[in-house]
Amino acid sequence: MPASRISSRYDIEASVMQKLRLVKSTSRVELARQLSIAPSTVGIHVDRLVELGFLRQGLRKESASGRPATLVELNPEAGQFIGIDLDSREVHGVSVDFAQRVLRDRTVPVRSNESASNVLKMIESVIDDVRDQSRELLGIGIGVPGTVDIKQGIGIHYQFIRGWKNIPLAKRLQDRYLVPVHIENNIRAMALAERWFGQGKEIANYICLGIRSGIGSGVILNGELFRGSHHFAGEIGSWPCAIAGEEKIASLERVASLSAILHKMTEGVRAGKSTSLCLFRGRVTVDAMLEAVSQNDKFCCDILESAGKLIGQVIVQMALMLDPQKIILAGPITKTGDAFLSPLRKNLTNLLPAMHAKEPEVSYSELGELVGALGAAALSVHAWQPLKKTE
Amino acid sequence: MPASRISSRYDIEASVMQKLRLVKSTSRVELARQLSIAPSTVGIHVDRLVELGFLRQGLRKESASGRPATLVELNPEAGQFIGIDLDSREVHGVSVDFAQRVLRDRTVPVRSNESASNVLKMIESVIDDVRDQSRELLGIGIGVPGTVDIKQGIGIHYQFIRGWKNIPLAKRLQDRYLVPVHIENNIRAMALAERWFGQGKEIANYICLGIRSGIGSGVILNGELFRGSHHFAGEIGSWPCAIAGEEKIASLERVASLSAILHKMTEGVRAGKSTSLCLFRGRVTVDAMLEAVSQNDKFCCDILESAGKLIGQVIVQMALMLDPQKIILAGPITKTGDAFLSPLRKNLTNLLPAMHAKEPEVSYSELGELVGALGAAALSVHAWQPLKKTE
DNA sequence: GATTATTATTTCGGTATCAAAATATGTCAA
DNA sequence: TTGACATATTTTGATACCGAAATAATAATC
Repeated sequence: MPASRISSRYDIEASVMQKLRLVKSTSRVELARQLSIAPSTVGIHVDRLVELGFLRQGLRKESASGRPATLVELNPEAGQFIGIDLDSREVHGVSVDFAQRVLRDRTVPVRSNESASNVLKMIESVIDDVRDQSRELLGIGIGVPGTVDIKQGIGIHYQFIRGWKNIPLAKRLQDRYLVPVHIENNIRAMALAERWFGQGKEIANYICLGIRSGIGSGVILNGELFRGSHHFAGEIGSWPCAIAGEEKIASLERVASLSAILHKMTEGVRAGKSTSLCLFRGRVTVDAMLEAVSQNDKFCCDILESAGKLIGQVIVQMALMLDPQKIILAGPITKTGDAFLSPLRKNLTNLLPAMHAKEPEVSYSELGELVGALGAAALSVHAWQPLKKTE
Repeated sequence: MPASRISSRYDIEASVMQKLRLVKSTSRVELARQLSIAPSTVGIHVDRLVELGFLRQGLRKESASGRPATLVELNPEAGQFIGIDLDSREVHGVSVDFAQRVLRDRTVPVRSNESASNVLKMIESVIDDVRDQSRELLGIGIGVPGTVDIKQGIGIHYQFIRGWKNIPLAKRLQDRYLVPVHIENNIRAMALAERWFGQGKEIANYICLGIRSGIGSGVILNGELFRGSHHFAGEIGSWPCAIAGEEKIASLERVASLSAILHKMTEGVRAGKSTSLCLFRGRVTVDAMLEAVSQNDKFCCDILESAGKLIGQVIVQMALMLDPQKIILAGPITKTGDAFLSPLRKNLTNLLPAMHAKEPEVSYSELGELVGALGAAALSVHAWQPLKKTE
């Protein structure tokens, strides 16, 4: 009786590629074990993929005994992918080779109140910049803020870019570069980046929580990005928060997003609170905040503490709902270190009953500013198939 | 080139059975379409299952044109399954035939402060009662309150039954009845019941919210029960709720569970509030509450309204997180009708921003008191395989 | 009543995968 | 040096599933 089969030939080859992206290099037998496929079958496909140039055979692995394994790995030269991360303030771009190592990256600031059509041109210019002409371009992925229609490849709406409404992003870039273009909400792209390169590598269930101008999250369940029934899963910006002692129910974004925090600090400075914070063009900037935090400024740390506590509470709620192993925080606020993280963790431990939940690990993303762009690139890598037969 | 294969032979037969449980009866061709399998393949397996006695061929379907389909359906006589729903107050049991129609059911009250070992004996007695001696017993499913270890088949802990700690439920029943025994948390069992018999039949993502002594939920994502990393997903009883205007953060269960509501009513009556509610043995009972609601008692309705509003807010949070199509409410509180449901829905609409979410439908479960037991039975049906080859 | 159209089911040859056996390639110990 | 062992890979034969063609069973049409 045969064991369970994964799927058709092309799915097997896709899963071989996928596994190799995670583990760098292995033997055929090990692949067979990991994918629950017969070694003979793996052999057939690996041979074919080597012949097509997508894989290459490495050195033999030294082993204690027995015939040494022939290691196979991705062939970096097989092509490149490009990922773009779009934001109201910056466009990040990266190109990665076929083994998903970064080739080039570029970041371009977006002027405030820039129009959608100019932003589009900037995206194209960033793509042209990071593209490596010596390698074949295989795909482009774009992480877009706000709501998106991933099937149609349309940016539906984003309030912080003027005129960003129903932008047929995928079609436009597809026509220009003649390769598959995939788009996704940018927080979800970050969650995917963690899956491929970061802390989500070995974890089946986690939530990537992005705190920037707004607040959003990417939810990975059973190792897959979960999008929900209408692609709204994880859009927690308007999460209702009853603040203890206050009458009205506020939305999470209005209380704990980066902009809300900076706004509160700005108001405090203007009201003459005792603080080392200073204004730049009438506002507290991220850098000013970080500077004040590094000096242990009490006013500043208090605000971060209350935001951290609130996020901690929200994480408790998420944890009760989904029982994830980990929560990964992303965004500039991660640079504030413990000023934000320790009150968050403290409140998490406080509110989560040990009897009905296991406390998820909470950590900052370590992928840096390129998270989103890397995730977008991963998106197109993920979608790429070894061979689409033209029939 | 072959299209995608689902899996091994036994998986195909299992999925044929599964489909037939949902659609009652269809043709081979229709099965092939629904399961994305070649008609020839379906034929082979259906023939085999008919031969084994698990399926039977029904009448021919009248059709507008073409050869009429030969309908196949489950053979109800092929065996029976038993489901038990356990609670601090009652033990429900049902037996269902192979087509999952109820054969018999029985409900036995549990005395308060009953010991775990007596409850176990009651379970066995209920099983003996509902069992149909003329059919082969194929499996038993148990819905257990509190935390469970579904792999080991152990009831880990439940506070409302004395001594309910690390009960090796599955092993004990397996030894006695010599059939596979599966256990699951009882709210999850309800969610499965909705999937099989109720409003979750055609819906991929929904949450079944059980409001009884405590509050828990069963989460169905992509058509499958989601359990989380440590089997705690959906255990939302201790969901932190900041009540607007109050200083302390309370747990959901302490504010909006059935026991919390009855407790609040009892206190009101004792404090001499103007109400038609009456005490029974010093407490407001469920029946007393229902009676008062039917008379539109203001004090009573106000309490239900505030509980409903709070649950509404929690549903908003769930909806933002998971984007489900539906929320199904279960438990005695569903008998209060609009007194609970309309404030809930109103708050839901109020708090959920149209831009970032689609409002899930909210409804009461229609499966009655047997939900849990039916779900437990469904659990064992689900786990049952057409043929476990003895090799 | 015969023919055509239409849909369901079965037959049949091809192929992807499996399991098991055979082969390859190393280490280790005598 | 040689044989014993261990593990990786390939070969080989069996089989589950597919797709296409053949066959079956009905209604509609002439």
